[in-house]
Amino acid sequence: MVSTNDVPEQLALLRTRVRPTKVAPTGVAASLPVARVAVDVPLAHLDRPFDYLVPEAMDADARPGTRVTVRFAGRQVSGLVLERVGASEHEGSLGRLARAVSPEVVLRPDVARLVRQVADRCAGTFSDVVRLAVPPRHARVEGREPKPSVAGPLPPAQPRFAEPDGQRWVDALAEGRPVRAVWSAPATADVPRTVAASVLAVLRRGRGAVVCVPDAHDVARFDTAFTDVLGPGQHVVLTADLGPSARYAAFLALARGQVRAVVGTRAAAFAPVHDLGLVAIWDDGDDLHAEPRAPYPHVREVLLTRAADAGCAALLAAHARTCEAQHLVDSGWAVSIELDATARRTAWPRGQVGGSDDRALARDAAAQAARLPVDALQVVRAALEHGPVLVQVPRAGYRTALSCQRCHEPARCERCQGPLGQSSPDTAPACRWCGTVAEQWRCRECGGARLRAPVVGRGRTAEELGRAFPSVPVVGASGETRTTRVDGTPRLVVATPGAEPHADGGYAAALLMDTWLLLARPDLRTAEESVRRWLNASALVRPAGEGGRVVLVGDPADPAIQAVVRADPVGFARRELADRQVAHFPPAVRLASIEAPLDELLPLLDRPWPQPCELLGPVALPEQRGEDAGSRLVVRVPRHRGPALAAALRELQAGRSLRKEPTLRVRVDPQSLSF
DNA sequence: TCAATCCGTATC
DNA sequence: ATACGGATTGAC
Repeated sequence: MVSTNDVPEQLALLRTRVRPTKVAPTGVAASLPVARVAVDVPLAHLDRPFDYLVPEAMDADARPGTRVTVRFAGRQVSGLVLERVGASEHEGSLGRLARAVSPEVVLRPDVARLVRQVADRCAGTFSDVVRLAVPPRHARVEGREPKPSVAGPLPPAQPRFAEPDGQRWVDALAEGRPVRAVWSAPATADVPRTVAASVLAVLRRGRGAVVCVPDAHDVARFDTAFTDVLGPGQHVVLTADLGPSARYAAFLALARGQVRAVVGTRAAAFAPVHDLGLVAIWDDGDDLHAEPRAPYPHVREVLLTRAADAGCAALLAAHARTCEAQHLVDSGWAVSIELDATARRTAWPRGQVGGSDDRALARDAAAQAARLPVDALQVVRAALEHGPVLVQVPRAGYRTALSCQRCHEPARCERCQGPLGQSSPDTAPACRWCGTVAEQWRCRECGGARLRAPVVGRGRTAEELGRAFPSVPVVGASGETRTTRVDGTPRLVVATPGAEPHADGGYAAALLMDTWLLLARPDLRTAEESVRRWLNASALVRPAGEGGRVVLVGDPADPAIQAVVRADPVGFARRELADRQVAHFPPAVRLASIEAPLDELLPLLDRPWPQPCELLGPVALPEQRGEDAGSRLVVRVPRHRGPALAAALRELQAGRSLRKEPTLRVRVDPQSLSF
């Protein structure tokens, strides 16, 4: 009904009596006088185009894809022209466009289609999704003379993939075939340059490419590699943190067809690239790819939708492999590019599990100081002879709750019963909810007065390792204080997942601490996410042939830990996907989470959901800072019923919006689902 | 009898 | 949302 060029609608249009829409007082455009406009209103029941007459004076500017303002329900709202048609199907009289804001085409028809498809899939509205696709206008940038292009001729294609399957894939790209691949990149791969080589193959055929990476740090790496491989001026960078003017300039360069390739974060997934030939995503398991604003689309799903619609090539590259990526391989939609077990042993550092002999801990003073298993400590000690060592710890302050030294009961705030934590060694323990400092704490269970930290943040680990290795410099890196590179001299680099600096020549070893803490998170993706973080850290270490080692401190029998020791992301993804099939979780099924106060959820149990369907809950969500966080209802249907579920959810939201009830927080196949 | 107010409905 | 219309209510 809303898609811009579907055939039944065209026929319906022919059937409608084409009445020369009541001749307006002053002239309307002679040809295609009706503009179908997507108006910027957030109401779910108004999520469809509205028709307006195009005044003659706006005929040239108000083309499909341009910004306009219109009078809607009595007020001025901004909108985007979806298409121009000869006549309206609307029974009543039409209003006229109030203003053609700019002749710039900011919403190409293919992107408009994509926005609609994404909104449909996520049970959201066009106006919510189009905000992600079209950045705010910056008139100064629009008026500015475009920078003269510095782009030279494209260099010849470069072989890049080490894997034979990978080279076959990029050769097929170079022939212009819409091939799709999931690549499990080994530690030895130069990922940015390999992706750049794929983009080059596509650009050489005169087509465009969209590449999405999780964060600004990755954007910088890929940007450098793209300039190296493609030459200057062949691509733009597009991220939200460029600032309004630079972001709009990059967006316009693509929209005007001056540049055909883009690398960026979430903001780039909808980029207006002409003649799209390739979409690519790096590390699709990173939760930064999940949009935090309604309707919470995931970059991977946006790009896959785009690839299907454009009939173009697609690449999902990552060290680890998500269940969703493995599902694409199993269903035959994409080919897998991976190394066999023998090749992996040389392409990744050698992995082992530390901590198997805890009794040795008591005898080694240094190990005791660092609270580290002896075998792990020995690997670190030996590796420090040859270069820097990466120590990965769970996020600083992450779940750092204190407990009673004697009985291990979690320590609670005397005032509000919140968990006690300690952000640095010199600050007093305080409540994580209300901030009350615990001056004279006593355990409520056993009366003990001493606190222990079962979880150790980055700060404390750095301090303890410094004591264990007094002669070696210790540097820290976390999200806020980000070091991007360290040189190849021996040092300890303590970092949280995702914030690990790259080391020149690679780390001699990585020590992955407190693995049980990551694995203890009560979430759907706990194991997958743990493997992803550990493999990403391992990828920064020299391969086994150059002496690279990875030590995980944890349970050797855990499949997630084994997957990292064997550097086997594909085997792990297969196993995890099989588990999800058994447990009925995405991507084996389609699932929606609905969050609201309990009394809003209860009536939903009686709704006519698409069958077959399973309702889970509602269950109360864990309270946040002592406040009630409402409840959650989960609706689960077979995968092929996904569209019906999304349609039912949109209808639900439309009805609520019509009755002026608040919209529910609905997420389709949410990135994270705690239980 | 008229205005103030409430509710329902459409928004092109 | 916001604007409008029709029904409803209450005061003169």
